[in-house]
Amino acid sequence: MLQVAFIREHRDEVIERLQQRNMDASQMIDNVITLDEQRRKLQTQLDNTLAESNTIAKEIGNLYKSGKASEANALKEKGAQLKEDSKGLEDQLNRKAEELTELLYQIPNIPHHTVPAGNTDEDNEEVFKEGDIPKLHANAKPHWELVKELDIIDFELGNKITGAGFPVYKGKGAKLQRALIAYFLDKNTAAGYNEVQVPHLVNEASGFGTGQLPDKEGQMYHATNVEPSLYLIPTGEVPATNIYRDDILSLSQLPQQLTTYTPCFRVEAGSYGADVRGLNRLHQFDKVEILRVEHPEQSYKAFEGMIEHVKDILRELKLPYRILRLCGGDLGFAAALTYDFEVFSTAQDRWLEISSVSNFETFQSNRLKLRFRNQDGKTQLCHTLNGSSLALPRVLAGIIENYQTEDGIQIPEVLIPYTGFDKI
RNA sequence: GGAGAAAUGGCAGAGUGGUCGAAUGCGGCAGUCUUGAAAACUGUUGAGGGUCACACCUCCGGGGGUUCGAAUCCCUCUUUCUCCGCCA
Repeated sequence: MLQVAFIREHRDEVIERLQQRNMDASQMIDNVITLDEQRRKLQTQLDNTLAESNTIAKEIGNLYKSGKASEANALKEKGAQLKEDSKGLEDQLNRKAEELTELLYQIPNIPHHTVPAGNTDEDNEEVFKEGDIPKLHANAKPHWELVKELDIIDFELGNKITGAGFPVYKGKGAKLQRALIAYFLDKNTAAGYNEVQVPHLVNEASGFGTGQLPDKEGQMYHATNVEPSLYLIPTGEVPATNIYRDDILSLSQLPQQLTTYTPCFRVEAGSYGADVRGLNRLHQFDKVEILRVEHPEQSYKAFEGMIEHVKDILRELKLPYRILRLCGGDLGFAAALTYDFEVFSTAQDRWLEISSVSNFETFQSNRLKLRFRNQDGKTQLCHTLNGSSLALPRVLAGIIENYQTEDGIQIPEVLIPYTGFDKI
C-alpha cells in the first residue's frame, strides 16, 4: 500500500505514474488526501480531549492527597464528561481511519519508470532471449500426451481424488519433480539464499501483508471452518515475506535472502481452453521461491541479481527462454517492476511462463511494517522482492517436451545426479 | 486433553491503582582516554501518530471492562513454560 504522506506530497506525480496502469486515479488520490486531512483533524481533537482528561485526573489525585475531597469530587464529573467526548471522537476517528485504509488498499503500486505502456500481455516488452529451440522428431507430442503414455503424471487419478487441476505424479515423474526441487534449492542456497520451510496456510493478516488480500480474495482457497479462518497459500511469498512483518532490521541485517519450497494453491476461476491443458495451469502446483529484503538503494541491483540467478538456472537446464518486462496493464497489483521468464515449448509451439521476478519497493513493507534503522538511526521502510526459481509444472512441461526423443525423454544433465536416471 | 505458572523496551529483569513510557543490568550508539583497540568513565538509546519545530496523544501479549485515573484490579482470547496423559 502506498504511503499517505507520499501521496499527500506527490499528488500529481502519483496520478501521472498510475496512468501507466491505464487507470485514472485522480479521484481516488484526492479522496485519500481529503480523508487523511479529516483523520488528522479528528486525531488532534481527540488528543486534546485526552490531554485535558489526563490533566484533570492528575489534579484529582493531588486534591485527594491534600485532603480536598469535595473539590476532587466536583472535578470527577468533568472528567467523566471528557471521557464520553473522547469515546465519541474515537469512534469517528476509527471510522475515518478505516475508510482511508480501505481506499488505500484499492490503489496499486506505482510502476517503475522503465515499465512500458500497454494494456495486455501482448504489450510486454521482450528484453532478453537465449537458448536454442530444439528441432524435434516428426512424432513429437505435447507433454499431456507424453506423460500419459509414460504414466508419469496422472490427471484423471487426481481428478478422482480431488478434482481437475490436482495431478498425481508417479514413478519417474514424481522423482523428476523431487529432483527439480532439490536442484533449485541447492542452486538458491549456493547463491546465498537461506532455506526455510514455512506454513502452507496463513492467517488474514499475512494475506494483507503481502497484498493478496483484499485484491485476490477469490483466488485463494479459504478454510472457514476454523476460527480464525485460514487461507491456503497461493505462493510461498506469502508466508516467507510475512516472516518479517512488524520487524525493524538493523543495517547489518540487510539484505535478507530466503528461499522456500512450497506447494501453491490457486482457485483459477474462469480458466478454460488450451491454455489450461495438462500442466499449463493447475490448482495445486509446487514452486521454489526466492525472496529478498533490501535497502531501498540496493533493491534494483538485487533485482538484477535475481534475474541473473534465474537465467543461470535456465542455462544449466538448457531450456530456451525469454525475459519480458511486463507492461503497465499486465503488472501485478503490488509490483513496481516485474520480469517474466518464459520457456519455449517446442511441442506446443508457445511460450510458458515459468518465473516472475518482482520488486515491490515499499508497497509490501508499508503494509507489513517492515523497516530498517538507517544511518541516521531513523526507521525507514525496506524494499521487498521475490521471484520464482522456479515454478515446477511448466519447467517439467518444458523439459518433457523439449527433451523428448523417439525413445523417451532425456533428463537434463544437471539433474541426473538428483534423479539417478538419465531417461524416462 | 488435564493441573499449575507466566507474558513488561534489542535481551535480562523490577514495578499490585495517581509521582511509570516504565528502575536496574547487559547490549547498541556517541564522546573522553589511547598510536589504534580493549578496559574504565561520561552521555545517549523503544515504536507509532501529530507539529515547521515544540507541545501533546497512543502503545507494558490481543480484545473488552471497572475507575476521575490502569503495566498494576476484573473478564476473555492467544501464546509460552512446568507436571501428567495421549500421539505421527
